[in-house]
Amino acid sequence: MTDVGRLAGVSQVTVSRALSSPQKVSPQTLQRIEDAIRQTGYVPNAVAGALASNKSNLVAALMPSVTNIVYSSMLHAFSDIMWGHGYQIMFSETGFDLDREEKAIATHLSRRPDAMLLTGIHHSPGARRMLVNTGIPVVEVWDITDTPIDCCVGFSHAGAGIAAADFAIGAGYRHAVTITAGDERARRRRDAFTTRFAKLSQTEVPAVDFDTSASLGLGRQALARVLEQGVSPGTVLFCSSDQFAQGLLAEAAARGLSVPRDIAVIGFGDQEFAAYTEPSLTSIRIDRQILGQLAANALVDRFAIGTTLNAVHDVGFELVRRASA
Amino acid sequence: MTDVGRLAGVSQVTVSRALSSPQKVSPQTLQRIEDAIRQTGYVPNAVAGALASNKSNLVAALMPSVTNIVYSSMLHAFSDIMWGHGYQIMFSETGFDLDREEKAIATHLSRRPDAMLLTGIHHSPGARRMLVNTGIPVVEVWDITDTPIDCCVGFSHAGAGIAAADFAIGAGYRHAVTITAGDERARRRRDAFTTRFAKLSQTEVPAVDFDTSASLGLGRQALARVLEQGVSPGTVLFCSSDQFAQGLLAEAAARGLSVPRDIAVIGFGDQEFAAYTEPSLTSIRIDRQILGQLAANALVDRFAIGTTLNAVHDVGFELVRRASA
DNA sequence: GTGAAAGCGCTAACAT
DNA sequence: ATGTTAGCGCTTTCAC
Repeated sequence: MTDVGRLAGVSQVTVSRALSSPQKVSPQTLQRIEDAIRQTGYVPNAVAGALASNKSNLVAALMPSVTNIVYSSMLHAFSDIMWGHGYQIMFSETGFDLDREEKAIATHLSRRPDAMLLTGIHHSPGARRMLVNTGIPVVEVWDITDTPIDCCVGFSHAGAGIAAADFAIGAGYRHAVTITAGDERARRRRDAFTTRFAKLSQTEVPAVDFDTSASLGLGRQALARVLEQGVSPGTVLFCSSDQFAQGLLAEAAARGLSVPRDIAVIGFGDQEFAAYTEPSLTSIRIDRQILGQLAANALVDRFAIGTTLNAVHDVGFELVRRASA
Repeated sequence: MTDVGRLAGVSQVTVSRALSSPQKVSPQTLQRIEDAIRQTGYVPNAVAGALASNKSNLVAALMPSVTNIVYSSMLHAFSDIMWGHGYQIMFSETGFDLDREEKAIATHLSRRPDAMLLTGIHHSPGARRMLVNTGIPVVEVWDITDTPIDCCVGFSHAGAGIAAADFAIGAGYRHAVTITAGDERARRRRDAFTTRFAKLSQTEVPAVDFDTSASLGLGRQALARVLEQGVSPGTVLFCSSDQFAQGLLAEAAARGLSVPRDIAVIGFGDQEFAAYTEPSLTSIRIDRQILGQLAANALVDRFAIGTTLNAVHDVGFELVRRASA
């Protein structure tokens, strides 16, 4: 920057101003500085800038997994808007593990991000403490609570489970089994579903639980397990993910079972393929695009006016009925 | 850090040392410093550290899209390894747009990353210049070239197109149509396929091209377009993505067409669902996990020994034959 | 094993 | 509209 200034015949500060607030520099000077920048191939050092101004224009985004479309589409929408406002994204995967999340938070905080996006509302005490101490804007997504660290944008997982149970009962199913991945939020949906369905149907609701992420292959295994235990005809399977549901459908087809006659299937996430499976998949839809955008906007508002209007934003969900249940 | 030092009765430098090279500090002092850190809730400032040491422990990763599993799984593998080596990831989406990529590169370079991952081997002249000027390690992934900026890990897209054509001819197909998304690498696969297939079959290979990303819905549209133009029985459709292929399959089922008898389908990417579609999908598989890992390792080697052994790493691909072709 | 001094490349505050 | 000065919180270098 000093070099650029020398070449343009001005001081280093003027170069700094030319870059950050060009209107404060006379047009001629600005021109000479721009030329000098081009000649020298000067690349600003945002690290020094961040240190001096105590503003990094960096936002940290933590999520369980990028390979899951459910999170990556949120990240996409979020980063798109943040980028538009001049922020860059540092990201880490936390894999449904609070300890890993705490470590990631600590590391990210050392970079002095201007804000942080966290997936979920449950965090280790240490994580919460660090976040509260630094006082940066934090948005928790994909869930809601009355006591967010700062603000949150999501939906009620218990609500989704209840909605699925009510739908299933309304559709005439009197038996159910849950298929659940190793994810705390999925378990909360399962529990709400099970409680509600059991109450309304007066039957037990067996559970098939995995302690890893959902996948097509596990979905196939799940059906095998369900059939081993024996199912009444007209049982509905409530899955914690469309991945499971797709696997279930594939396995049912392979075994010559008719869906939804022999077994009915409800997915979660309403992924693009849900409309195109055979039979098409009944699922719970969350607008991830909107969710990511609202999360970004919450932070941007927070930067601008110092506080968010609505600390808790429920984006809701929608049960999309198709052919599988 | 000064505060911590005061509390521990040592100078600020000693605290710095205790953090970066504990073995250079006496055990007692270390203990007192650790206590002081805990008491004060001190969080290191990596921004200042990066400025002073000219080492950011930050790696930039640019890719067209995170919502595409093909890229996100690479990112996952890459960031996993980099994180294990103490690096954090700054990421941006570039959306198959070289101008956007150039802007993103410039912005990222201002953060002084220690290395950069780029998707693809084609970049704007400006982007290339900046990268060469800074001289940081750069790994280009998902493609190969004899003239990488620094090093690259990928496979030959032309090779994949040729392999698909050879396979189709070998399987007895004498007519083909290509379905291609708005992606330069997809077009290169298409062109190689078309040239080879046309030569071997002595027929024309019509193209259905889109200028956006592949999706299931577009795949359905693609079949409609293909059928409008009229296809000979036993035509094989070479898709630039499994998404297209899945859409094609869905549309074929909806129209009562038999796959592969009426039309055959070859996908690209071998996504998890490829084995479970009806009929199961013949596709081209790339080991994205390995690809991401090799990219990370190339950078880590570069940090350690200053140069990579193999600047160009061809991870290859595998045509996985299933029922659709 | 520990400390003092210098400086990384910027921005902020104040002066002109 | 431009320059001067100070300093952000570390690491590096050199002393002791």
